[in-house]
Amino acid sequence: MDSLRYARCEARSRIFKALGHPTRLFMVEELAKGERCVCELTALVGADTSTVSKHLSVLRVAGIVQDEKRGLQVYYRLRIPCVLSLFGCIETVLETNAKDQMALLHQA
Amino acid sequence: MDSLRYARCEARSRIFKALGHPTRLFMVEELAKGERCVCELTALVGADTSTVSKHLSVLRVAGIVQDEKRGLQVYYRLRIPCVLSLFGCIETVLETNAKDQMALLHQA
DNA sequence: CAGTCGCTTGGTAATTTGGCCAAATAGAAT
DNA sequence: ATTCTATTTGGCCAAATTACCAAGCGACTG
Repeated sequence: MDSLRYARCEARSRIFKALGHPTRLFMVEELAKGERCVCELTALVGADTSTVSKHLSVLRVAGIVQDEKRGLQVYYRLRIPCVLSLFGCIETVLETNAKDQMALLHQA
Repeated sequence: MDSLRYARCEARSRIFKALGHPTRLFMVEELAKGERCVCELTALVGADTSTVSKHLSVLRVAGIVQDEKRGLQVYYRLRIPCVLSLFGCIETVLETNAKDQMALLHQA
């Protein structure tokens, strides 16, 4: 793998990596419904504010969300709506996995 | 976040996590062209065989690829072709990131 | 049936991640 | 100005990830 190709893969994989945590994926789903401030997300997630803030930072650095400070709150929203379209395929993978599990059971 | 919701997010995030490594993403791209044995992928990646084998194992456990032993070789292939469709959105994110970078530069 | 080949697994060390607490910051309100 | 309030950052520690080497395993080959 030459270095250009590697760089490309690394850039892409960073996006996937950012989505590769349950809490972050949850927040992306919530943000799909509309913008939320950190305190709202903190309440929804049920973790320390600092933890939520760091997860949001990961999503922001990846370019998945953007933030805007208004008054005391910082509001986050999806920067690229198409992120949601990713979930369709993911669901297909999960369904196929489940079917295979079923098949294995019936086979036994 | 209730435990059912969390379980769902965790299941989905595992798929993203599996794609969240440059080498694994590279292999998925290669497998999109057709099945490859571990030795071919090892040559393409340019890492230790054991390293490549472990990455493939991560993809297999996630349900992204499947393997088939034929003779001495083990051939891997994509299990769900739609995985490729994920890349479209990822590219959009990267392009938007790049544009923003440009905008920042011009602004200064 | 001994040797080889392709791959996987176990061991280990270096690095990264994820969580909470505590401290710092920025802005609003009194 | 001082005091809140919402969020971010730094420190710390446990757990997970990644890479290589070495050893193991299963299936052809001579």
